Amino acid sequence: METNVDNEGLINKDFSEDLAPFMLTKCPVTLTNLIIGGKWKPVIIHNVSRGINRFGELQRAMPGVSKKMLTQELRDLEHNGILNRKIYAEIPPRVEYSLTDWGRATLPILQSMAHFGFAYADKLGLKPA
Amino acid sequence: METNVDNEGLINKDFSEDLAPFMLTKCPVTLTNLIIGGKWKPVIIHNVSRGINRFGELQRAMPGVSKKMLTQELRDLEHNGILNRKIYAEIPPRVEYSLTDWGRATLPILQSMAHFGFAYADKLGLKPA
DNA sequence: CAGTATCCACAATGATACTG
DNA sequence: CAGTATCATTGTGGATACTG
Repeated sequence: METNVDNEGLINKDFSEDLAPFMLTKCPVTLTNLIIGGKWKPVIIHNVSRGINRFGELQRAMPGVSKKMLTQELRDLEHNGILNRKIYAEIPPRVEYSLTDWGRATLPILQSMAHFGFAYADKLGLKPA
Repeated sequence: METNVDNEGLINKDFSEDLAPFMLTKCPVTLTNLIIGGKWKPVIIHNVSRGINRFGELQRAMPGVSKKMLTQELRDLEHNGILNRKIYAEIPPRVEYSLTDWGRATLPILQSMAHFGFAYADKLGLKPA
């Protein structure tokens, strides 16, 4: 609320609270978890990387997510420099999300997660998509 | 729960509830997230892979974690076939955790997370461990 | 040492209604 | 279309005390 130092327009969030777990441990894995962890963030990134980049599309592509959660997670990713948000001044309004360079830098993580998930689903006798 | 033999890789939990988000989406990334996601699981795996494999050691290596959370996360990982738990019938009691084959299969994910975390910490002007 | 058990504060999330 | 705002509910996690 009070102190908002916008240095470069890229990351303008106050991290002193958000990044507390990382500050405590200095563990890079913990930091990554804070940025792209959680229930929906990896799936959002995965979908945006596949070209599913509009709010409604994402919501349909992610069964179970609520508008509120989707909005919130999209904002987090945007504020942390993972996603771009482009607003087209049209009617009806159109918004498109895309990966930033840092967003693309997370894709190897997503890929190894997908690789493991496929194998693990198979182990469980389940069929992934 | 008596002195049960190590049943490596055996999954004896009822997943119908736990895996609901995956059942809904069939997304392998979501599945991986359910197995090794969350605040502490990646760090536990990372530490165990480095030889930090006893309860007390892990607790000291993970500032901020409570006994309750550590126990809970260790149990999840064990039940999902990521960790082995070996109990030595000694006094004082000794328990050692180790990675299963499936646990080792998650290490590429952890590595790419660490790689990203290092770079991202640098971007933030912070020093990782 | 390596946990369990219980209680509870508060954060996280869902449902619903409304808006530019 | 792409969100906000608000309230209700659920869940996560911390503190504390106890145990084989």
